[in-house]
Amino acid sequence: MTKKEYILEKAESLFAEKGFDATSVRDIAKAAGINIAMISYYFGSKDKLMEELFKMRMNIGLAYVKDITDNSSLTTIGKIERALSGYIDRVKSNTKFYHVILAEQATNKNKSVIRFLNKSKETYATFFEALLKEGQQSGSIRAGIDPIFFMTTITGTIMHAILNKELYAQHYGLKATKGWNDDVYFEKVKEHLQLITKNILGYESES
Amino acid sequence: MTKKEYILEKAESLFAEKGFDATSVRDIAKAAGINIAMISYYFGSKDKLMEELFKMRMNIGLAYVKDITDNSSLTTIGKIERALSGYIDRVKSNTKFYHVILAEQATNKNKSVIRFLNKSKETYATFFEALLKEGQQSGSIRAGIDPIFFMTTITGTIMHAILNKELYAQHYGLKATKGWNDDVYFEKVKEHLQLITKNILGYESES
Amino acid sequence: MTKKEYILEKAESLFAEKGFDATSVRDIAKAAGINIAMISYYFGSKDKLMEELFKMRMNIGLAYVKDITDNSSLTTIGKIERALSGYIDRVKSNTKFYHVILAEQATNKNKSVIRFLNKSKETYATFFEALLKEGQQSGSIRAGIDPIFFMTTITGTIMHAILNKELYAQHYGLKATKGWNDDVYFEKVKEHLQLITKNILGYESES
Amino acid sequence: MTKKEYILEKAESLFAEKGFDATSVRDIAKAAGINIAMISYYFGSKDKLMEELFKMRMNIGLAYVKDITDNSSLTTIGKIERALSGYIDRVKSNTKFYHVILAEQATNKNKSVIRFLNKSKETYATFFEALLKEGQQSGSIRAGIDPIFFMTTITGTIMHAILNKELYAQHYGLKATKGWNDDVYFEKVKEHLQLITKNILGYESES
DNA sequence: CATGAATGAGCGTTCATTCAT
DNA sequence: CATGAATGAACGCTCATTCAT
Repeated sequence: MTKKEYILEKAESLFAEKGFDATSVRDIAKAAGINIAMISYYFGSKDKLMEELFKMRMNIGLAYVKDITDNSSLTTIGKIERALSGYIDRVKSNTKFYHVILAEQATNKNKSVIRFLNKSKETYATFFEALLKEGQQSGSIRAGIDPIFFMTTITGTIMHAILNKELYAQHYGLKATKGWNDDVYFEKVKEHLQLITKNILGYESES
Repeated sequence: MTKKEYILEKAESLFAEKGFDATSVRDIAKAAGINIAMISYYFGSKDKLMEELFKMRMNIGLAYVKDITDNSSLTTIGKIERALSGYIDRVKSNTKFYHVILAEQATNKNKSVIRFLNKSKETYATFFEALLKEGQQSGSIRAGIDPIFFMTTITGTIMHAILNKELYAQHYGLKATKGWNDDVYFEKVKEHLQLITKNILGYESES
Repeated sequence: MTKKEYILEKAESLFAEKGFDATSVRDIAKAAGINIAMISYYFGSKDKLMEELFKMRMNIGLAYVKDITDNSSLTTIGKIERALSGYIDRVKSNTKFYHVILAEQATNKNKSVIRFLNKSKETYATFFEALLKEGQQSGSIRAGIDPIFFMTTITGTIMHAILNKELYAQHYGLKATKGWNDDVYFEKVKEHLQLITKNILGYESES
Repeated sequence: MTKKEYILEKAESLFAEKGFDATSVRDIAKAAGINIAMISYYFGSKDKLMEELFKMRMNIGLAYVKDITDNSSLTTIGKIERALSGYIDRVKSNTKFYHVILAEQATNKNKSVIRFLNKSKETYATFFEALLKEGQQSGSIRAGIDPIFFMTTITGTIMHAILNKELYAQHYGLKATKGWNDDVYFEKVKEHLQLITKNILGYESES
């Protein structure tokens, strides 16, 4: 891992914990064990650091859906299931970053990041639109589902699953339970997501 | 409308646009056409202003679900449909505030607000849990759906519908279309939500 | 007691506790149970309030020394002893105010108060100068003591006795002792002052 | 002199002139010719700046009395005279700081400073107590003088000599006199102090 | 007389960024 | 590459005072 990546990871943690505005470059510098001036040196500005963080993390997701699109051996449903499963896996291993994404969208401040995010969203929208059209034409999934809204439900569920993690554990009294951790939680989220996807799109799982 | 409410509305707009941290009390004072000192005078502090905003807006939603719970003339499905419909209506007429809620959860900073929000969430969780159990026992809805995850999907869909409003219009080329506005959009969101709810819970609508 | 005097007393307490600058007119208004605007109404300004407080309290001391000067039945030493005894008694019953005097001299801010204080000091200086000259000429007290420095020692001792009250109790372990209070302390201060006065001026007490 | 010391000296002057509260960090920054942010940079806060000023100046005095205590070649009276002479010399060359000390005690606000001051006072109290006991046992000084009150008189005289400097010059018409300055004044204060000490403690000077 | 609302200036502090070394 | 010093702007907040009622 390069020094830049190391700084980005430390910044990511702080952004997830306290939000972008509430995280000072001093905080980041201290967390990364470097001098404040180096942030400007490496990234130019705090905003640009955020942009680099986004580009680093989001490209993984974009590459993932491209792989699925290019994979001709999968059925439509197989593609959908793989996309969702991969999405959750990325959220599970990068929860902090997805927290930051959510905050960035909600606070709507760094224009460059917002632009990048919207472009990514459009890629996902096109991806889901193609898949749903494909499935609906072949009759493997139910008609009448808007792909953008479908995506909204999927993304919204996953993002809010991050926000409701504490609520879930609290409500079911799992906090002190042995073996309870984020991985277990996100496995449950994945099951829920697969269940509602089947119900919404009206198919039976292949796996 | 009292002056306090007026200030709260102006603050709400700014929080929705730029986020809490990025909105200065000077911004709020300027937007409301008052002296900065009046913010402290009326609310005590910027944080307390946010708390008042939350209490003002959220109590409406909490009262709404209480009314549904107390209404014995409704079936389980009727209750669920009314809850969702009311939820969307509130989001439609207070989009800015729900934007702020999302940002607050994501940035996780004002502890008093977070505490209030968690308490509200728990109320909603209990509400949905009771409804789903009732429906599952009477056989009117499908078994196997976790109430918290169901709520997560509903809330996540609505919240992300706010974030994806531009994407939707952009993707379908509706931005310049005559008659396209937020009300139309949220009507479509409502339809989507009713559709997926039926599919997820496995019932046919009564209406 | 008039309302103005009541306000002055409350202000005096606060000034003694926290200092003039650190006491806000809001504090004073709250302590006196009146509206903030009334401070301006009654006194014109915070500074003028302070001036009125000074005039009210200091005139008592100035009248006291005038009485002594005018009293032809007292010997020089009798006059000195009466002046010191009266001084301590006033400090004992108005400790808070003398604390304020000290702070005002030390911080040196309110020019009007400083001017008034200097005028008062000059009165005391003239008083002591006359007494010492009288005593030195009649041979009842030792020569070679500068009256201003004598006054400095007397005033300095009393003022610092206020500041060292806690130290005294702490050092001798009197804090928890039953019967220990400010009156007892100032009686001891008075004894000390009478003792050093005799030693400094070289006379034997008449009483 | 380091930059920190330079800032401390400028701050000291302002504190002496106007008091701590009435001196803004902007005042200090302007006086020292630096940006206001540098105050926080160097000291952390305005309060901490004051604490550093106290530690810098007071340690000199504490070291001085320790030297005297450790010096076995001096008689009791020699120690007392040296202590007083050193005290005045320090006040003479650091009048501003002693002005600040007085104001701090009188306004009683910066708790950290007050704590430090009380600790110092206790050290001086113990020092004088030991000296007086030593002298009273050997018979070189008169019995019946309370060490804390003795210290109160010494300190009070010196401190009030600072406050009465103008009065003295004014009263004796020395202001315009050639050769009149603070050094001359404090020499007179020293003589007065030596005189009253001899009278109070009942000894004849050795020098 | 008395109130609550309002004002404008100033407070101590922290920010992202830049400069000189 | 890296540092610590420095900058100017902005932050949330509180101040003494005044105004309209």
